[in-house]
Amino acid sequence: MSDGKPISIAFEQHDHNACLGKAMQAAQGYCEEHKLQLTPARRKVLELLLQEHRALGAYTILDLLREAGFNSQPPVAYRALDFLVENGFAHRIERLNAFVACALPGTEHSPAFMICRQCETVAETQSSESNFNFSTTADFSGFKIEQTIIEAKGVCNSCAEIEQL
Amino acid sequence: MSDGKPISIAFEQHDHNACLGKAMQAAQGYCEEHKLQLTPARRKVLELLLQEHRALGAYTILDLLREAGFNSQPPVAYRALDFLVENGFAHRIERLNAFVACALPGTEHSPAFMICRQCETVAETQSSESNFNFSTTADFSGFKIEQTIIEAKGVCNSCAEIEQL
DNA sequence: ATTATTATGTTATAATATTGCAATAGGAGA
DNA sequence: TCTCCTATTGCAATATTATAACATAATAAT
Repeated sequence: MSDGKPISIAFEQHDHNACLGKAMQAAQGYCEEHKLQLTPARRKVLELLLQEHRALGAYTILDLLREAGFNSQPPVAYRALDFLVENGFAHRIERLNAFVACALPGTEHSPAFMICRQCETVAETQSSESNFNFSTTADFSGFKIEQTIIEAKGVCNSCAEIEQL
Repeated sequence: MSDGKPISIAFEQHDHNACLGKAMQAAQGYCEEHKLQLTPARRKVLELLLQEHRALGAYTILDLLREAGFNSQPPVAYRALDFLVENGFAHRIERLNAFVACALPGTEHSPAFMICRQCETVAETQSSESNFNFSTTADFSGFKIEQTIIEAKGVCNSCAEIEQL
């Protein structure tokens, strides 16, 4: 379960340009270190995701790629997204069929997401499996957990305030 | 967080006919009590889901409906599934885009699922939100959780054994 | 009986995702 | 450098999942 503050600052004000630049640098470095090819399409998709603290659908990304002069067939987006997800730069948000940049790239972690149903902002937090009873094999001796998806739908403060009116 | 044994007996041997019959009876009763119409299509879809401890996709259900002599256009399946999910007789498994019968119908609960990646059996367990840190507002003062999806992918014992070979 | 509500029939189409194969680029070893 | 091998991209087609829109029918409420 979550053990602390959300990792993501999605619901807070922050210097987003710095936020993006730092993340791209980190991705760059990680790829060099791990001999991964951060090709133009992959880099662009990561940038697009980092520009938002929201999940973007594959076809939204595809449109943005097209605007940026990339080839615009679906596999372009899906392949880039697969790469980003496999290598921990992004997560798939199942309940939205959409993708969000990872808030903790390069780290083994078990993420949990908070999704505002109003503004669709997605914040990532940690659900450290270690102290998460759900994974204690005692509970379900018949099953071995490999990966857990935790997605919470709700409203963020700003949207909640607006709804009060 | 899970607080006990899995509700579902999906990974265990059991008298499945009894299991199904009881559930249908309960659904029947619940609908009468709550003035819900358990129409033929809805009833049939619930039966189909109860016959499996696996999640079924909408189009699989549609095929089965057709075999059973029902109208086979997509809305038939989706409408029935919507009804069953809204009224707590079934759950949607996001990571599979599929549906599974609820193991605790008629009860307010916050389910968690264990999905075998091999045999696709789905077992439901409880993640009682009350003692689930994830929902303590202290952790993320910027968000109010309304509904949480927890889906664990893994392998069940029988499949794990087969993999050992 | 009349009306309102809820459910179904039907057609079409939207949104999401994958397959398969050909072409090309990047990296590793001779 | 050249060649081979693998990873990536281009491209066309198509599969899968889901919804919209509107007409008709069944049921419930008055």
